[in-house]
Amino acid sequence: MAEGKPHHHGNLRAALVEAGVALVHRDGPDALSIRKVAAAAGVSHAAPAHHFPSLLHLRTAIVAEGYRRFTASMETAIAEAPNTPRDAALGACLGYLRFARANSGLFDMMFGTTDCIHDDPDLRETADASYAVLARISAPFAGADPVDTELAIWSMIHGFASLAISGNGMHDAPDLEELFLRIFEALDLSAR
Amino acid sequence: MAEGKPHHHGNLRAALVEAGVALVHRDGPDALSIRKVAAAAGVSHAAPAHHFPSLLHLRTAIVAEGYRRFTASMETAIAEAPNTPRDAALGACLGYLRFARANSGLFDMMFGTTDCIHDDPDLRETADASYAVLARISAPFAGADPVDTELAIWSMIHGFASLAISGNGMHDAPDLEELFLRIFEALDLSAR
DNA sequence: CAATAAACTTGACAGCGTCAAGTTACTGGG
DNA sequence: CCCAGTAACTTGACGCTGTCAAGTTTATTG
Repeated sequence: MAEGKPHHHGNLRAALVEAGVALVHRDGPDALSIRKVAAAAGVSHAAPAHHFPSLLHLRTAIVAEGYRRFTASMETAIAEAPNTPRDAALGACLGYLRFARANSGLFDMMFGTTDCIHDDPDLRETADASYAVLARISAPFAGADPVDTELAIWSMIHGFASLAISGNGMHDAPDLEELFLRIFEALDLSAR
Repeated sequence: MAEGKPHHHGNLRAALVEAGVALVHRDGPDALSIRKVAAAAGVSHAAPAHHFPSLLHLRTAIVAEGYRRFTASMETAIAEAPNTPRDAALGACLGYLRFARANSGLFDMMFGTTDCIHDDPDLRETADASYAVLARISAPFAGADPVDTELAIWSMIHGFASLAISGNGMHDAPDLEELFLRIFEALDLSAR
């Protein structure tokens, strides 16, 4: 089978995505370039073209990898929280917030409008997996339409996280997680 | 006085910002380039350098203009709403959402992490003016710390608007404003 | 073992931001 | 009224970028 390494490099595709994630993390989304990730992986500037037809495809793969780590961040925080519906929801939100703060460049790309190909199957799968976590922790509070509750929680934590990393003044708050706990109180959630 | 037109063009700076806003609106933030806005304004590719030392400065000016229109969008929606605290808050949110949907590229730049110089005086002024609208409509619901309420409302509408334009599946909802009305219900707001 | 396909390299092209130097047009002091 | 002086703008160049075309190396497969 094709489980072994490809011809020259040894799974170049994964190396390029890895280098891309590191580059975005270090220097931001705008610093990402095909030629830089190619150099980081030790291949020629045109080698990535065989795995990613365009820069947009590379960005899409990087965003998909971002969603995998994003889901993992939420799952970790949920696992660390007490096993009640409210603590699970709060845990997911804290995992959400921690990921955004620790990976602001990636987070920007994930939720930007033009940084990836939204139809990409791999992206859809990873993004859907993240949404599934949100849907799961929202379920205990669902009303007539579960989507309403999911969107309320998602909007709240996403807005908070986005604002927290966007340099709109709230960046210098002493304890962002503590602040979010108070904000979260404003959500009228009740297990049904 | 210097109220008349400058030497060659006639207020090139404003023309560049205008062309930049149009370009971002048409082709997205990544399509913005100094050379394109220069061409749109009918000047040479290096002319903008006298008004904007770098692309980041141009983007910052475009984002500042975005905040002006953003504030106007909220004020318009507030003015159209009934004169109650709740309707004013809801109106501001609808103005927020309408701006995001009608100017998704600009909105992306405004709340991205790396698209502008956050220290810029003009940007600070316009961004603060937007925040002042949020603070004003939040005031009637303020608890011990007004910031908590401001952030709760801001996070909710910002998250909802961001998600709505980010191609994460909710783009095809039949009536986004109606959906937000239901989401907004989940906020535990009571005039005090 | 030879043919084929895949992975990668080299080279080229236009477009980009930015810097340096030169040119044009307005402004203010004599 | 004219003549510096200065601000606005142009021209040209540099290195970097994404992308395409063609050639070379390597692995697989019949």
